[in-house]
Amino acid sequence: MGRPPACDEKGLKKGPWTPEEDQKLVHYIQKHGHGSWRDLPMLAGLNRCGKSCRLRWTNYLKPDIKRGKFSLEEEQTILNLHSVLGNKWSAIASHLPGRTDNEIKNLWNTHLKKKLIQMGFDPATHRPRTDFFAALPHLLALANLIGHCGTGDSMNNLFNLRSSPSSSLHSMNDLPVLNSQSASNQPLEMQMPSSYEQPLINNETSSGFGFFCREESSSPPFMAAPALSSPLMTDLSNVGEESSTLSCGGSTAASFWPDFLLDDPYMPEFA
DNA sequence: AACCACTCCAACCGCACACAC
DNA sequence: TGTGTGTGCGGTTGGAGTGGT
Repeated sequence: MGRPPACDEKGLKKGPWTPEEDQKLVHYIQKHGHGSWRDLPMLAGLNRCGKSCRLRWTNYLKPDIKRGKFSLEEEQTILNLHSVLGNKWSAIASHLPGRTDNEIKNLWNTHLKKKLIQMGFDPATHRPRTDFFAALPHLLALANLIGHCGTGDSMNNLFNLRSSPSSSLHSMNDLPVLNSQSASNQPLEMQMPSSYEQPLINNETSSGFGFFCREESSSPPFMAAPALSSPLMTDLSNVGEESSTLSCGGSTAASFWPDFLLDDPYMPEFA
């Protein structure tokens, strides 16, 4: 015989908490500790089930809870941890002081997941999705990026995409390479790997899926991609800062961020 | 001003696990 | 070992808020 659900008792209040209820709960816990959550509502004079009280306390009323917008660093931590831990929200929350698993879960479901999907990443695996249509946003962002390199029509540039003969990615150099327009006004040439399989260099870091923009010359490639295009990177804030100082074809790095990211309130601001 | 679509997040639900007996 | 209980966790929902038309 199974245990009846904790909150199915008749007459117990559900829904939003009133300030009076909050006050009762906080006052009781500060004085006695929560003890048995099942007994707490009666002892505290609340017409709620214990589960509801626990949730209210752990997600909202606990004094050490940090409210407000997530910082970029916190987002990066979440992305990094999620790539390793998956949907283990409580485990992720344990690395973010003052943040609750519920809050992190909400951020993920309403924001970070969509962002990864928009960029052509599978939010479950943090790897680029392999089907063409899933990668289309990524390609469009890339086309937009080309446009900022001084070529003009982004869509025309998209048709310059071609598949590399190489079968898979093996290193940073195998990532999509964008050869920016040279000083001699040669047309852009972009090489895309035939496979979007993202290599994991080790358990903690990845080459990511950043775009690299380089001159036709032998100068080394430099990062021109949005930080979040490489969710497994361990320190995305540094990438962002580095990018903000770079330029390609006369554009500042800020202009390389796809529009849907620039519109995003969570994106860092460029001076 | 009214309506609609969409986003965000607090709260709920059900399952799983640990533990006591 | 089986059962009941308490708690934690992850998925989902519903309503308030917001922006667009």
